Amino acid sequence: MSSRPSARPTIRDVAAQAGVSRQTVSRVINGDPRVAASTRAQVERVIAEIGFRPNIIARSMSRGRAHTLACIAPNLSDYTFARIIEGAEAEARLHGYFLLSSSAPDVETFAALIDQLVLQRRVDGVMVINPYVDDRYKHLAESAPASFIGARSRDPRIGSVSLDEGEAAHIASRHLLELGHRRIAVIHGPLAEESAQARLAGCLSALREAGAEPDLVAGGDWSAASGYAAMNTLLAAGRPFTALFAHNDRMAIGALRALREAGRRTPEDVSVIGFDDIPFAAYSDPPLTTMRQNMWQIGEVAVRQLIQAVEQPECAPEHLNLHAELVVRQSTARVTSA
Amino acid sequence: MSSRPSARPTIRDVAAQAGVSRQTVSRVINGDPRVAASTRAQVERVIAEIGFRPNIIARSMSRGRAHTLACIAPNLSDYTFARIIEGAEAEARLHGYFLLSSSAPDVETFAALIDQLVLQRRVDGVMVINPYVDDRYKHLAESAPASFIGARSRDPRIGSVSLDEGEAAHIASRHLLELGHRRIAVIHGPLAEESAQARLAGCLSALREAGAEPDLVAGGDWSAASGYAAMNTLLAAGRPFTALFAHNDRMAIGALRALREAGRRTPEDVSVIGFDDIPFAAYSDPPLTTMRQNMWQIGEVAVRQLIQAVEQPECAPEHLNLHAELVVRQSTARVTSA
DNA sequence: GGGTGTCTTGTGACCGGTCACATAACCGGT
DNA sequence: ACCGGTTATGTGACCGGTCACAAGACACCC
Repeated sequence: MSSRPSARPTIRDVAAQAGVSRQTVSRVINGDPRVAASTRAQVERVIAEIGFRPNIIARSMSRGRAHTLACIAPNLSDYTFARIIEGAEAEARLHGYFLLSSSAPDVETFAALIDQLVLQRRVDGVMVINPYVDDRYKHLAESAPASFIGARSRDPRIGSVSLDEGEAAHIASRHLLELGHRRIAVIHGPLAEESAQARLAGCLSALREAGAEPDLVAGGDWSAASGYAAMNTLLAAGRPFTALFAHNDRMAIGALRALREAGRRTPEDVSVIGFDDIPFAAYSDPPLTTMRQNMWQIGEVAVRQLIQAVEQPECAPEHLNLHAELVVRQSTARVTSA
Repeated sequence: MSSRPSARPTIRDVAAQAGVSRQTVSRVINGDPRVAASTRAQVERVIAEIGFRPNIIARSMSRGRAHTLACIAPNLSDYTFARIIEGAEAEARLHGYFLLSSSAPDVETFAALIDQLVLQRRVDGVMVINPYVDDRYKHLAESAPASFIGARSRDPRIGSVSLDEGEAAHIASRHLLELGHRRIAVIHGPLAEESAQARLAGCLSALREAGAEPDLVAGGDWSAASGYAAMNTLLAAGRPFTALFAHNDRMAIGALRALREAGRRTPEDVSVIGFDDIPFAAYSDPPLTTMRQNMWQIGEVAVRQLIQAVEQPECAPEHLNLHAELVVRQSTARVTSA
């Protein structure tokens, strides 16, 4: 029938076979109600018969929308990021979008990605995890709808989703204080990141409120190795402490190992609380008390925001703050001696 | 100048401004050498001036290629999968492709994804992690170039990358045997998966070769919780063993916890070896001896294979087998008593 | 001067959908 | 019979690039 023998059938092939116009076929595949039931049945029969599937790229072309979103994270294998992406991907698909996730370890890569994804119109919008590390947010400009994750956006046109870090850090600190701890060590994340700053601020304010002096503070880079090193530094300082608040679980687990090696028992000698509730938190020795944040939900919400920004640009973007939840396991206990 | 005031400039706008034809602009942006140097300079000036960026979707449209690949995994947050995807994404970008990663927990989702991604031509090819769980491979048919990860493809037209699981399991088992262990328990993964089967086969053959009787075997679903449960089952069976080979690190870590709770010390009473070398393996208590597999590389190689299948369909697909490496930490030791 | 070759550039059609608009058919009301 | 309104369908242009092909300019050669 058609000129091309084995090529994929197009909307025109269907139209010819069914004896209708292209537009009618287009209406059928788009569920337009303005098609007679008999015509629709006929067209659907032909579609099934010749195995026609609409070409999404052509549709994107004429509709001027890629139906694809991007998520740019510093990397894709960190559990926190991976969960956010997983949630985002599921939610995007629910709304008929696809999600292209890319890792941008540095600003240069980030800028290149924005060019290829956004300026070259491969995606309709972009979600950025940790936009304020290394000034990457500057490369966004007015290029496309965006949504930030992990830091409240300073640009009024860009929505954001983040955890109420201050509140969460406050809750974690109060947990230790309520167990009677007063000499509390802290291992925080890189202060270039908003979330690290906010966690530290929330934590210090809680300690000060309770009259505890936060004089044992060390920093890490979120990795277990850095938590291990930070704990060794704290131990070497020689000042006594009965509890530790590590600002993520991986550093907490590294610290746990350093404590073990130094002969300090957890929680008998030192209580430890982490942050995130990664799957291994429940399997560390001892199982880790931590602040659970719902990463999946963060991804979900960010996608919804982004889709709104894409489809209803006139709507003012929102800034959402989610809440973390205390999960008490066995790494924290009431302080024993004074 | 142009009719649309603030719309994004197109190739025609550039052509008009530069006083050349569309085709010449097209040649410039594609680096075609058949353009006079002066013309090229002029066109490039206009491009920079009006901030023209080619629309990738339009290009995909006329070239009939999406310049995008997909990777479908059971989920996106498992460290193993996330690393594969991370490696694949980086390699894809190096070759001018983008990677769309999606999670398909079941066959129905998988089939729907194949329809949307492949049949509707959003991507040029698809990488499938664990294609032989629940018959998902059946939905691929001739639809598009594909490349399998984690299982050797049974379809001659499809390439694959996998670990030499048998060899790796053999090496791990021999490590325990060489330490003098004879009563070795095994916790394997779901036998619906090829890799689990192959690991178990390699492990059992090594044990038999050494005359050790593999009579303590339990199964898990790769999760730490399942490793914990499996170890409790093994302990409840009451038969003595001095070593455990858990077929991934997460189950090993779960088992470690069960052993600890049962008062068995690692490695003094029971040596434990895992598989994968996830980041936490180095921070478990004790640090876990394990088989390291290079997930990133697997993703990289799979993308290269896929791109070849897309660009040179006439080339015969390959089946690659990568090798795992033994990493000795502190969870395995020479057997103490007989 | 005419033929042949290379280099550079331009034209019209096309990829596979969708949009805006036109047209035809049918209904009831007066 | 005429009008307005609704429903069903078709037409040509268009999205923004690329392809195949044509054609002008110039040099070289006999």
